[in-house]
Amino acid sequence: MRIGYPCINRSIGCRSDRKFRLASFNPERFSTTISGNLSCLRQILAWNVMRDILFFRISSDIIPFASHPVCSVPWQVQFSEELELTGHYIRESGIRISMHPDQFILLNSPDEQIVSRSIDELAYHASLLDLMGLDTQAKIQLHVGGCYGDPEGSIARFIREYQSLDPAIKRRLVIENDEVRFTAAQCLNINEQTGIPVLLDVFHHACNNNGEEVWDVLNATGSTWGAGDGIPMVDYSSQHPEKRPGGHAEHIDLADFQKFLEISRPLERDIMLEVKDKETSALSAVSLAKNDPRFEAGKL
DNA sequence: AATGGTCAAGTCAGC
DNA sequence: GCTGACTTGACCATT
Repeated sequence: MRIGYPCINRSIGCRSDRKFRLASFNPERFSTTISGNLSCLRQILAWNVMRDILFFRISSDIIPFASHPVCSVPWQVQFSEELELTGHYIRESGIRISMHPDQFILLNSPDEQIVSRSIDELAYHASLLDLMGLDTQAKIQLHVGGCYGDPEGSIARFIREYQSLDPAIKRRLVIENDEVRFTAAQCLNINEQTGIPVLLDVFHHACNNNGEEVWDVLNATGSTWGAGDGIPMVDYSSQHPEKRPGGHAEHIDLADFQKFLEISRPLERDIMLEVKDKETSALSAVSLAKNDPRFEAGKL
């Protein structure tokens, strides 16, 4: 069991998701930004390892505009050595990596242009992880997509598109339940037809479910992860008191997290904390989880 | 240096 | 029809 947080560390003072306006794109700006992002990523990972945070989500913006037609720079070549070195550090330190393409990436859109651009973006994510030399335990998590007024038809479109994806994408892709459209049960249904692993978002499941017990759905989704997929990942967060239902809290609710650790026994999960204060909550969660025999601490 | 409008991409709910 | 939320404020022209 590892604990992690997504994309941003607010304590260090650098960012690995710096970007710029499309209108400002030029090769120099592009390369300088990537250099800065990669350098910050290494700082964040080292900061995390020292604190037994061994799970991290890399921002999709680490290579800005990577899948955009404007991007003519061969960043895969230019940064291959640097990416390989970062990947080496990740492997040596026992860090688990995930990525989460944003809401524009839709494999099940009825608009084939949107699907085509989405596949390009997924290919970028997969190639980044490949260039770091990470095995198939490094995952790209995606929601099923839109409903378009016809959830069943939209699931069928997802399955069709998934089946024709490049194996380089397929071997890393996992689907995640969301808080309004597709439930964990529907994701499990897609798994039965495709074999794609299901990443459970525990909080979104609490918002959108068919009354299943948490342990049961944790167990069922976990069973969709094969040997090469690694320990099943879950997203964990809690309700923001003022925001709409489904809105992520500012800080981790430690009492609720403790309860989750108890409920989930004896299952092994890598836990991504989706809370606004990022590494601060991760540190609290780690200190709590250290009492749990499942917790995996750093080797350093 | 500070301000405020605007930013690659899509969907959907709520006004 | 427009705005805001989504995992998240930062960039940049103008003053």
